[in-house]
Formats: sequence, C-alpha cells, structure tokens
Amino acid sequence: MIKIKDIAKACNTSSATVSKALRNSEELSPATIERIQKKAKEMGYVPNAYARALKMKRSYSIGIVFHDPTHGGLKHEYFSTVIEAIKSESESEGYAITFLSRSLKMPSDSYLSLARYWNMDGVIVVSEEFTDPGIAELVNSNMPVVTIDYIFPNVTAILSDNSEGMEKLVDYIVSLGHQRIAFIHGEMTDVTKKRLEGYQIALHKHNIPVREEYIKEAYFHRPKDSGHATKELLSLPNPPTCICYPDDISMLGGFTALQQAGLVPGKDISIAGYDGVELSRLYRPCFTTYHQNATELGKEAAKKLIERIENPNAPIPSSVTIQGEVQTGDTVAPLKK
Amino acid sequence: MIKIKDIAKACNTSSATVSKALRNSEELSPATIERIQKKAKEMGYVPNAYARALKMKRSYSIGIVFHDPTHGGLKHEYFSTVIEAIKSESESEGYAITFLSRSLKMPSDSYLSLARYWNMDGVIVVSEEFTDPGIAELVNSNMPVVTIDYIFPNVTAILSDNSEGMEKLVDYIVSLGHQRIAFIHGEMTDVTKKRLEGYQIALHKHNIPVREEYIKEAYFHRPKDSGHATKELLSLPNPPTCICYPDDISMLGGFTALQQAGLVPGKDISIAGYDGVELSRLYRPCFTTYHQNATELGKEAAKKLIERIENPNAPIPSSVTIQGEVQTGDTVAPLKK
DNA sequence: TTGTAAGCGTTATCAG
DNA sequence: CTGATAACGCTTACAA
Repeated sequence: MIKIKDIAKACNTSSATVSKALRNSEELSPATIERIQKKAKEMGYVPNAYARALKMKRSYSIGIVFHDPTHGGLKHEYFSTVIEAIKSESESEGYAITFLSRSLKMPSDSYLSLARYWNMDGVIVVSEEFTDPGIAELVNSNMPVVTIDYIFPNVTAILSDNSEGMEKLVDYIVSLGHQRIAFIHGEMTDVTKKRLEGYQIALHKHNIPVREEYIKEAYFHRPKDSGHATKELLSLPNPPTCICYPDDISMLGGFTALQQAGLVPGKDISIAGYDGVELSRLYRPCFTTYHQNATELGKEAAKKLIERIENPNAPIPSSVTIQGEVQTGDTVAPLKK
Repeated sequence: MIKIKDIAKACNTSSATVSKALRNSEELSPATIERIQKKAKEMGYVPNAYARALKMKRSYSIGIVFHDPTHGGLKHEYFSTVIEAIKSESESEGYAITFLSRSLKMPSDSYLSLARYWNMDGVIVVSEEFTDPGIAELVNSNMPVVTIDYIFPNVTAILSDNSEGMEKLVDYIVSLGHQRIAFIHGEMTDVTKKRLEGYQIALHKHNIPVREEYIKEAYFHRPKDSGHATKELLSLPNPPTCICYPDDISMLGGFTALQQAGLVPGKDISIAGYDGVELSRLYRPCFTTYHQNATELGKEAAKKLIERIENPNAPIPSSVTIQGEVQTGDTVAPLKK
C-alpha cells in the first residue's frame, strides 16, 4: 500500500507537505497542491483511516448496539427500517456504521469498552434490554449516545409516540362504535407501558371502563402467542368486539386464530395491529394499524448523535418524539348497534 | 483514556512488558503477568484497536457491501436475514462488521479504496448491481472477497440454488397436475437467469412446451408490478392454471390482483412464491413457495471469508451452493382433470 | 511556502 | 525473563 511518505519521495518533498496538499491546506501554493494531488492519484494513494484517527482522536465511525435475540433481530421490519435509516443518514454525513457486539472472542465484553476499543465517536442504542447494566455503563460514560425508545437522564432519546399512537388508534376504533376493546400487549417494556397508558387514556376519555379481562400479555412478534391470547378473549362471557395487538405480525397470529374460530376479521370481529409494516398494506384485508415512522426515527437518531459529536461543548441535544399515524384499513369494521 | 504506558508506569516496568503481559506471552513469568493484568483491570484499561491494527496490519473487521436502492434495502427480509447471519457468525469469530458505502463525504468513492481506507481484512458483497465497475475493481484486487449469488472468476461465491430451487418448485407444481404454468420473473439479473433456467429444465423434463406468453418480467419486490403481469396472464386466450412469482411479496401483489378478478387463489387458480419469508408461513392460505436458506447463506459467507483471511496462502475457498426447499403451502391446488 | 520532528497507542525485534 | 527502540501511517507545532 502506498503511503504519504512514498508520495513525498516521488515529489521530492516532505510528508508534511503532502499531508497538507492532500487536504487542500491554505498554506500551500496552489501549484504544489495540484502537483502533489496529481501524483497521489496517479500512484493510487488511499488514506488510512486508522492512522488518521489515532492522531486526530476522531474516527468518523458510529457504533450501533442492536441485540434482539428473542424477536429475530434484523428480520423485524421495524428495526431493519430504523437501522437502514441510521445507515443512510450517517453515511451521507461521512460516518461509517459498525455493529457493536459482545462476544467471547472480542477483547472486551462491555459495550462501553467495545466502543472505546473501536474508537467510535458515538453510539446509537437501538434495541436491547435497556435494563442491561452494560447499557447503563454506556449511557453514564462520556461517550456520546442516543437511545431509541428509551429514556435515560442526560441522554438524547428518539421516541416513537407510543402513548399518543395507541391513544389515537383506540380513538379511531371508538369512533367506529366499539366499546368492548381488548388489548393484547407485548412484554412489559417501556414501550409496552406507554402503549398501555395510551390505551387507558383513550378509554377514560370516552368514558369506557377499563376491564382487566380485556388486557392480555403476549410476546412481541410471536404470532402463536397472540393467537392463544385471542382465543382466551373469545371464550370470555362477554368477548370484545375489537382486539388490538402488539404488532402487525402478532395480529396475523390473531387473524388466523379468529378464522379458525369461524370468524371473519373485519366483519364478525375487528382487529388492529401496530407498526404499519409493508405487509400490513399488502395484505387483504388491509390492516388497520398504527404506522410508526421508523425511517424518521432512525434518521433523527443519526442526526442528533452527529450533532452531539460535532458540538461536544454544546448542551446535549434534546429528545424528540416522532409522530406516526393511524392507518385506517379494513380490519376494524364500524359497529352496527 | 488510559494506555499501556500508564500501566507500565504504575507497575514500574516497560510498555513492552505490559504489552506482552496483556496478551499472556509465554516469555513472561506468571507472576508479572498476573500483577500487570490485575493493575490493568484496576485502572480500567481498554486496548485500542486502531493502534493495534496499524502495527499488526490486521483489523479484525469485515466490510459489507450492501446497496439495494430499488428494493428497499434492509427491509427486504431475505437480505436482512443474510446480513443478520453474517453479523452473528463474524462476531462470534471476533470480527466486527461495518457497512461499506460510497458517499460524497467519504474520502473515497470506490469500494476497494473504502475497504483499504478502513483497513478491512475482507469484504462480503451481498447485493449490488454486480455489473458495477466498483465491484469488479474490488473482486480483482488482492482484498479477500466473498460474493453472494454472483460468480466472479477466482472469487468464492455463496450461491442460493436458484436453478434447482425453481426446478424443484415447478416439479412440485407439475406433480399436482398442472401443465399451464406461467412464470413472472424479476429483472434480468443472474439470479433471474438461473431461475428461468430451472423453470425451463423442469418443463422440458415433463415434456411440457415452454410458452413465451407465459413468461413475464416484473421487478422484484414490487407487488404492483406483479399484479399487472398477473392480469395480463389472465387475459390470455388460454390462461395458466398456476403462476410463479419472483418473490413472496410479489406474489402477494398477484394474490390481490386475482381476488379482484374474482378468483380465489389456491382454489380457482394456483400461485407460488419464492423466498419463504416469515410472512409466507403466517398468511392464510399458507404460501406455496421455495424457501431459500438465507441464514445458512450468510453464515457460510462469513465462514469462507474468515477462512480466506486467516489462511492467506491457502487456495481460495471453493464456492458453495446452499440448498433451500419447497414449502408446500395451500396456494397451489391439485388440478382436477 | 516548505520541512523537521514529535507523537497518537500499539507490537516486534533484539539486546541485556 | 525484561526492557529499549523502532515502526505502523498520519497530523501538527514549530522551525527554517
């Protein structure tokens, strides 16, 4: 590999001059700059990020913490969309993105030390048991961090509007005449708590009592789980007229369970999902669901992180909530009295 | 950040000794090793990958070329599965993965120079217009490369069994009594050529003439496109009894188009997809499709690349084809004569 | 305007 | 068994 010194030799000059020339330094004569740059290109010079970073204490690389063993990782469209957006926003700002992951063969086992090991300028935490002490260590360090859908003190968080989203979704369902609305929610994460909150707010607002037996837990993204919960709801003495699911994939599980019970979703019974993944628009009937703006979420995360990295002395960028929207489909039917 | 020199000072020894101690060098007395390691841990030492790589000419990082602007990037489950698998296999071998991407703000615009810039030990090309000169430059360099689903001379390729897969799928369809089998294929990539080949082989084998009017082109992963093509097929004087699609998402487009035409897929007409994404098993009716083993594909790619990296003088690892399997669902109905 | 030299945090060589 | 020293490729005071 050809390096600065080689160019210097070929140009009868010093490495310092070449280094400056390559970066169009003002202190060099335009003639030298051109001469050197031409030669560099001719010789096929490629700079070395590591050497540069070592000196500049800046790597232009961003780490992503993404660990979602229980739900299929990247396969989950919501997350892959978020990450795709982080990727393209970061790249267009000149940052490379690298997954940060703990593994036996790695020199370290903590996210923080991995980030340091790789000289990352900052880290985005996408999905993780946020209760993991490794995450706490990370956010409490001086490493710039942005989290998605979880709040830590003094850390910029990019939030999906889980409470408002659920509230709007339930509002919509109520507006179609439903009163007996069940909610199968995901495991008890922060996200779930927010969704439950929104669900309750909406019901209260419309003077509908919250019934314990209409609230069930399932795992996110486990259609079978949701199928079971659905059946339990059906067997209630006074079953719901509409069921909300933790996500669109789970709703599909509910869909199947209902069909097996001889019901036609969107007709005999109503159902609503969450996420608004591609499938939800392709499926017939089209899903009634809440579309989370995952792309905007990822983009904003990258932006805020880079802002923080590039203005280390400015106050920590404020958290933002990204709005989604109700996707009115055909799975929630108007209720005839 | 604390560095080797600091530990040396604290231990009244030299950096050389500390460096060796940290890596359990045989030439040090167990006592010193322990003493130094203890101190290092105590001081919260984290090694620096860049400095190490600079010296060792080995970064333990792998680049991924993944650029799929036309089909939604990572959102495509097939690709996200492949990448997830590359990620976990690489990580468990101690390699970090970084996306390689061309961008204005990057110091270079070619994949090869980006890989060099970042000191990558090797690169996996997942999806790209393989005709891109940047890819050619990459595979013709001395950078270790593994490609997925595309063959270059002297480069290890991990292939999905596109020809055999399509052949097996058509075999299965024929076995259910179909003779008029149409194929809506994706744009003319290598993958498509292989699929077409398999389609034709299967038909020949069963003495079924290949009819031009039964072969249509659509874009991969564009359900609307496939919907149009489907309607064209329906309007044929002698329409097919079964239609094969480029992928499961496209099949969904066909599904909808057929319903609109008043037909019940899996009953009045048969359809088959490709990929075997999660959705295909969740949908009712369950998709008849060909399941590509994307996880195995990614895993194998990482393995072969690492093998190549760690044995630079050994011959280039041989290409492998990963088998998938027919997923018999309910969308291809037995044809009653 | 250009060049010298030191240093970023490691590891490898070789001498003690 | 331990330690000086140079080198990896680059940038940056500071000197010329």
